[in-house]
Amino acid sequence: MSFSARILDWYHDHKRALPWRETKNPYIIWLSEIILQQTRVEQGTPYFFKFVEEYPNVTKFAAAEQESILRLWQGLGYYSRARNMHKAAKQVVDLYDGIFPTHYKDLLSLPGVGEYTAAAIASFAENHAHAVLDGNVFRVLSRYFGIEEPINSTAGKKLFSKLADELLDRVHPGEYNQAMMDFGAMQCKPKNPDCSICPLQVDCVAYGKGLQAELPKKLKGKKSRNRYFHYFVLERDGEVMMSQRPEGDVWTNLFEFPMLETSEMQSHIELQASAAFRDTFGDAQLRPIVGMQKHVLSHQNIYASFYKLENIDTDIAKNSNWNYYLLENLDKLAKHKLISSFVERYF
DNA sequence: AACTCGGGGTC
DNA sequence: GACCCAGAGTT
Repeated sequence: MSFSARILDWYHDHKRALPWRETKNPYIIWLSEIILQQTRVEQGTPYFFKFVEEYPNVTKFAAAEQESILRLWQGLGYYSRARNMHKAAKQVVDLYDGIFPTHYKDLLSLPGVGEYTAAAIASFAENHAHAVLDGNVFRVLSRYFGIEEPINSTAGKKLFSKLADELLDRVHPGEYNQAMMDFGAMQCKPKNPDCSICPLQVDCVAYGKGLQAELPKKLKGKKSRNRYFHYFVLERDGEVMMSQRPEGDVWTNLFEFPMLETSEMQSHIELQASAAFRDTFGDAQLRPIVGMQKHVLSHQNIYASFYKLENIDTDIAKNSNWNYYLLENLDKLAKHKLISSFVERYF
């Protein structure tokens, strides 16, 4: 039996019932694919339902305020996905008359749609013959063929891409693509794959050599850097000061409290005496309310402290992009995890 | 080719 | 603590 026949056979018995598999609507498939980028199915599923309900078609998505989209995206991470989705939706309305494209090249031209997502939408919606290449497929191919070339090297990407295309079932591309991903997610798992009951066992190079734990190979990235964020809670009769993150850094456009960043750890005494603090807040009094907590991101460790600020100059907001918001309206603002969990606990 | 962009789960 | 997740965009 051929490779693809075995994969499809396995899929027939083990297929996951996922909500976005019940449609051929490319817009709905697009929603699910963007949400699931670098995101587990269990984490993304509730967001998928929220987005389908709030934006049932691409026209409504395009007409939405970006603030609303970001707010609905809150907590999912990689927020550029949400901003790119808004751009892509507008592009579909403007360039494709609101008809969501299904051809690979058209899909690739949409912001936030790369090779994986374009292949997924094209094959799932209309059975176009493009092989998907995600973390699952990399792992399955690397182990089955015993490929030691790192999956994130340039040579590796080329090699695996060619291989994936050669193996693609040209008669059932959509189903085959789904099957490969389910197989990687459920059977050929990163840790402790179930090789004893694997239909590919006899021909799997990694199994034969006992290399399952070594493959796939991956080039290691840079280590995380440490950053120290100091958040200031400025409250006045039912309102609190909020600020928006700048572009070019983590959490672009999301709301948070006014803050100062230091490159080293600092006590609240040192902070209060620092030039940076006095430049902005003058003689205001700093009172710690939540001690330093570590927030881990992909490429940085953020150590965040929260302080209450008292006796501040009433004109402090004049020269900045800060604004007071009613506490009851905080829920409407898109906030990153550090701030949303603080707001839940504190207010 | 290297870096950056989140948050959460698993081992 | 290290690695991974239905990756993509920028430099």
